[in-house]
Order: sequence, then C-alpha cells, then structure tokens
Amino acid sequence: MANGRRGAPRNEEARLAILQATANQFITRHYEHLTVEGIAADAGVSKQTIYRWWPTKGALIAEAMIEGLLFAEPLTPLDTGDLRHDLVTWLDTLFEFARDERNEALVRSLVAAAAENADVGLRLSESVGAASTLIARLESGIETSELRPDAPVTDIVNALLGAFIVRILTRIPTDVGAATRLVDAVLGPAPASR
Amino acid sequence: MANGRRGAPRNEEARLAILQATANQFITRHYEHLTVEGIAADAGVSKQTIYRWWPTKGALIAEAMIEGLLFAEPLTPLDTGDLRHDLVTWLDTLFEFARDERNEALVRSLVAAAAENADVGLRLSESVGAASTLIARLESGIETSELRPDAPVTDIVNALLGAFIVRILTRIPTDVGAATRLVDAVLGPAPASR
Amino acid sequence: MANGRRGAPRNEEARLAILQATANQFITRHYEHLTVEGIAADAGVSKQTIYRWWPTKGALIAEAMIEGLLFAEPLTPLDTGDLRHDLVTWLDTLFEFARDERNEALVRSLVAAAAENADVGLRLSESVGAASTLIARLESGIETSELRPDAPVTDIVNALLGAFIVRILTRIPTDVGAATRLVDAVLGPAPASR
Amino acid sequence: MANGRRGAPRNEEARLAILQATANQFITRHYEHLTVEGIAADAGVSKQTIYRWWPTKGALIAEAMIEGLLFAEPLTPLDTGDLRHDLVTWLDTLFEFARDERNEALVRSLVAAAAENADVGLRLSESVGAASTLIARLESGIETSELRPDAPVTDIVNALLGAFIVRILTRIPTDVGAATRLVDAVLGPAPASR
DNA sequence: CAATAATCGAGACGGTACGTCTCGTCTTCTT
DNA sequence: AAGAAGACGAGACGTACCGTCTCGATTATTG
Repeated sequence: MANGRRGAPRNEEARLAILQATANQFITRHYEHLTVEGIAADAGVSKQTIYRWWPTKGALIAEAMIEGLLFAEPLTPLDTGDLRHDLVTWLDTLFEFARDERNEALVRSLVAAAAENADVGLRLSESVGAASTLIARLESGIETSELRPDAPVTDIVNALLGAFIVRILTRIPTDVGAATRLVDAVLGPAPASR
Repeated sequence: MANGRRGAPRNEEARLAILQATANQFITRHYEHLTVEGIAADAGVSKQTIYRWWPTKGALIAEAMIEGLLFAEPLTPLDTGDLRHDLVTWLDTLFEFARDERNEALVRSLVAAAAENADVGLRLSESVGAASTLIARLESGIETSELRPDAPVTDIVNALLGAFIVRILTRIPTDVGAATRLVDAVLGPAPASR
Repeated sequence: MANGRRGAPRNEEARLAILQATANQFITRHYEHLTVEGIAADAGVSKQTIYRWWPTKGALIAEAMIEGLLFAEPLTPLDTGDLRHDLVTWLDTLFEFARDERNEALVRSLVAAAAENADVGLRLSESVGAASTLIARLESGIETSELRPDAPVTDIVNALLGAFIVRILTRIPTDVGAATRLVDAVLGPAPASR
Repeated sequence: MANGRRGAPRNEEARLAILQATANQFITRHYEHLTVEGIAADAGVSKQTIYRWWPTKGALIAEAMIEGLLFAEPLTPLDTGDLRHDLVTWLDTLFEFARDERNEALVRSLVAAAAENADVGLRLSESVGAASTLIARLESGIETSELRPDAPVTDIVNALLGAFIVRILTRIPTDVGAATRLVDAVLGPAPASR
C-alpha cells in the first residue's frame, strides 16, 4: 500500500553505515576531531546523504547513542536486594570503566558533545549512567524501606552521576574508596556492621 | 641588571589584551566558535604572539580563568552558622545564575572546554563552584558537628557541583525546590526540627 | 493503428515546458549558471524526463534555438536593392541590439555554449546572424552586379558575423561608424559615386 | 630597504607554479573542466593561495595568457613586403594550426573563457591572432600603398580573425582556398597576374 | 481485459567541486 | 628577542549540481 510519498525511499543500509561510522570515528578520534567528511568516507556515503538527514554532528551522535552504538555494554545497576551494595557496585564499575584512559576519553568526549548539542545532552545521563534503570532501582529501594519514602530519587541519581562526571572532567584519579564514600554520603553512613 | 635573556621582554600589555579578548570571545561566541584568529584580531595582536606563549586554546582559557576574567562575580558560599541553609542558598544562587540562558550557555561552554582540555578541567570546579571555599565551609560544618567527622567532604562537593552540571548538560529546567532536594540528597534528610 | 511502440507516448507539453524553461534560464542566468535542476524545477518536470530525451545542456539549448525561443525577433537583413546599404543597416541593428548589456550578455552566453557544444555551434551563425538569409541577400547582390560573380559569399558572411562576435568578446564598445567601416573592410571601399 | 609592507612577501615561485598549472590544465582538460582544485593540486599549492590572488578562473587564464604560457609559439604575421601574401600565409598558418583537433579545442576553449570572463576577452584577439602585430603589418601596407590610406585597419583584423573564430565555432572544416578567398574579399581580388 | 512496456514526477544517492574558514607555521620588517 | 603583518599548505566546512537510480502512478499497446 502507498505511503503517500514518492521517489526512492530512504536507504536504511546507508543510514546504519553512517551511524556505525559515526560511532567508530567518535571512539577512535573523539568528538573534537570528528569530521563529517571522515564519517562519509568511512561509511562509503556522500556527504550530502548525511546532510540530507542530520543537521549537525550532534544529531548524528545522538542517534548513534539511541541505536546503542557508542557503548559496548550499558553500565546498568543490579538488583541483589541490597540497595547500598548495588549502588556501590554500579559506581565501582563506572569508575573501573573510566580507569582505562580510552574509556575516560570517550566519556569526556561525550560530555563535550553534550555541552555543544542538546540532543546529545538529553541522552547523556541515560547513556553514561543508565539513569532510568538507576531511578527504578532506587524506587524499589523505597519499597523495601532501604530509602525513606520522600527521598529525592532523581536528584540522588544526578548527584552520583554528577560526581562521576566532575571527577572525569577534573582529571582527578579515582581512589578505591570513592564509590563507597559517595554512597555513604547519599544514603547516610552504613548502619551497625561498620 | 640583566636577566640573562636578550631581546625585548615579554609585552605584559599584549598578554592581558589577549586574555581579555579570549574572555570576550568565549562569552560572546562560546567555546566551539572560539578562534585564535578572532582573539588575535580582537586583541590587536599577531597570531604568532599567541602561539609563542600558549600552546592551545585551552591554555588561553585556563589562564583567563585564573585571571578571573571569565566570571564576573565568583559564586561563593556564605557562612551564617547554618550549614544546610548556606548550601541551599549557594546552590540556589547557582541555579538562578544559570536560569539566564546566556549564563547557562557560558557554563556549558566551560564544560566543553574542560572536556577537551586538561588545564581547563583542573580549574573547572573551582571556577564554576568555588570548590575550595565550599570545602572549607563543609569542614567548618564538621567542627560545629553539623556534619559527622568522617564525612567525605570532597565527594560531597563533587556531588553537588556534578548534579548542577548534569542539569545544565541535560537541559532540564530547574524547579524551585531543586536546591533543597539536592542538599537533602547529598547530606541526608534534614534532622528532626523539620 | 499501432506505431510499434508500447507504453505512454512522449509528453509534448513537457517537452515544450522544458525548452521554454531552458530559454528562460538561459536568458536570465546565462549559460555558465544554467543548471538542469533549475530547468527541471522551472518546467515543473523531473530531471529524468530531461535526461531521457537530451544528452547534454547543449542539446537543450540547440533545440530551444531551433524552436526560436532564444531570440525574440530574428535579425534578418532587408532587400532594398542597395546591397551595401542593406548590409550596413543589418550590422547596425546587430550592434544596436548588443548595446543593451542584457543582449550583449546573451550573445556572449550563446558563444560560450557554441564553444562547448557542437550542436549549438552548428546553429550559431544562423541564430545570431540569420546567416542563410544573409547569404541569399549577397547572392542576389551578385545578380545585380553589386558584387563580382566569384565573390566568396560564405566567407564574407563569416567575416561580418565574426567581426561582430570578436567585438562582443573583446568588450570593445561599438562606435557609430563601425557598421559602415566593417562593410567597407569586407566589401572593399564604396565605389566612385560616394 | 623597506617597502612599507610587513609580513611575508608574495611567493613568486608559487605564483608561477599556479599559472603553469593553469596552462597545463587548460590545455589538457579544456576550460569547462578546469577546476581550481585541480590547479592547486597540480601546482602543489593550497586553494587559499589561489583565491588570495585571483578572484576567478578567468583571471588565472588571463594572467597565464599574459605570461605566454597558453600558446607555444605566437602566430604572428611576417613582413615580406607583399601584404597580400603575408596575410594569406598568416591565415593559412592559423587554419593549419586549428586543423589539429587538439588545437581547435584549445581555441574553442579560449573563446569559451573569453565569453565568460572580460579579462580573457580583452586578450583574446591578441592571443589568438597577434592582433597588434597584424594591425602594424596592415599599417605598413598603407605606407607601401598596397592598402588605401583610409582602410579601416582594425576592422579588417576583426573581420579576418572573426571569420576564423566563426569557422571554429561552427565546426566547419576549413577548405584549402579559405585563406585566399578571405584575403581577396578584404583586399579586393588579386590584380593582373591572376 | 489482463499483461506488458514505456512515460512521468519525486526524490534519494555517490560524486565532484565550489568558495570560505581556521589551523599552526613561516617569513619579513619594525621596535 | 618580541611583535605586527600577513603569506602559506593543509584540511574541513556546508552547499550546489551532476548524472544515475528507484519508487509509485499513469497511459498506451498487445496478445
């Protein structure tokens, strides 16, 4: 059945090649050295095909993020039943991930992109920190009374993620206890067994 | 007496003109559109004079930050004796500052610069959040027992500042209670008398 | 009865719209800025319809010339019985025509097209100078003995037309006596009774 | 001694390389396929260096003409004392030159350039026909009474050259007698010994 | 009267070149 | 030396057209 449009339909293969190339280039050359010409060449596509569908580099990156091409495995929190433990584990994984200079540069690059482009910004906390899953985990912590009912869940997530990002931006190497200390600050110090 | 070097000494006037021009251009055109040629023209200086003394744009910005040319008034926290209140006030001022789209863009620009340049990154939390003063304020809070003695002061500052930056990057408009909620999130809920 | 071909016949309306658009664009934008896309848009036709029937821009222009769409009125010589006078009048009209900058540009454009495309070249002298009529006029001059029987009629036409074109190309403004001098140059000086 | 200007002086080597490359490309690829990028690559120069000094392709060609880089040997008329003979010889050489398809294309290309650019146009008749030398030859013919004193010398040159150009543009192959016939037309038929 | 074949408008596509912008280096003259 | 002026090679920008191609819709012809 007709779709109301005429002319050749958009080439899905080209679209994916472009997004994949965007991810490749973003990872290898970082945001500041990302070029549309490079992406076009890498994707085997003409520049015009890129400009026809995406207004800016940022839009490309944002879409590559949506397609899940930027990060290999999303860093999502677990749910073992112990909120404090789950948060520490998640943060530790994040810090560990960023201990590899390549990954740290990738995150920094993503922050740079987010700073210059709203589309990327909108997806930043989701992409870096799996924010929505994290929020869900915290809300489940409220149900198990590990968190008081009026805890500002979103703000807690922003604080944890923000602390991570500030560390990345200020280039302060992360010490071992950082994750625990941050969670302590946010949930209050660990009870009894401490 | 001679300083052991020959030839004309460095022109301090030119140095300041360059840094001032850097600040002007940074504020008006943002980091992504900052050009060395533009700075040179604005400062009435040749490009070579810039390249002779600064290796990168980031170094220029970092030095302009040190000279206090980027932000009009530093947003420092007060000390009224009530820590929680002082923090909320400070955060509110920050959010208020960023409510002006021009300032928000300025902060975003600074984050972009920090992401791409270590010199700027090192000074980011100081410049945006007056981090050292804030740390001092928190430490004085420990003395007045408003904070437990082992509170992770630096991490708390990172969390507060980071939450602010995450908000800026994700372009989420700030609602009225944000500052209070954030302090609650990071220090735990306000005690009894609330 | 069938013509041996199946499918929809060529759309004559589209053909004329294309040629008319070619003429419009040629006149307003000149040969160097003539684009197939512009013609297609102007004619309300798809590019493919143009490429299906004409191999090059030159072919389009040549056909527009044949259809008489490029020049409003062909500049044909008269026959008053006085050959020399008729030639001077004709040349004067030509010079007068080209005195309007718009027309001069049009002729130059046509020369450019002729230089780059054989189809246009073939029709150049006919289109600019009504060459065949001019040759006929000269041959009638032989019959009235105003011209010697072995006069190289075609070469004379080429010389007159060529001189005009050289003037156009070299951008030399035409003075009043030019037409007369040129006829003198090509036919030899006027005889006795002058 | 100072010349009043500061900054590096124009690089003469680059200038010549560019003009030489222009000539090369013009000869091998013709005007319509001449590209600034190609010239820059051929000359080993950046595009900006070209655009800094020449506003258009036409200006490049015009300057290459002035430097005598476009035509190997200028086609200048001789002076044997016999005007008619010298003109026929000159025209014959011209026709002979253009009989090689490569040269014909070169002349056509030059006409195209002249049609689209005034700088080239100004130099066309000089470059193709050595117009000034030809005019001088005709004036010397007046002194020897081979030409009447009031002969329109410039117009005669335009007519001869124009006839040549029209032949080139209309792609009419040149027959053997063409040169003689044209000169006959212009000087009147040859006297006695014919 | 279905199957076939050609036309047409629309528009996506890989390419090439455009003319501009900025980079970081360099060369010259002046202070 | 340091500095102003500015030329230079390099390379990316975003745009304009090229000529080809794929669509779906619309005619005609033919078996």
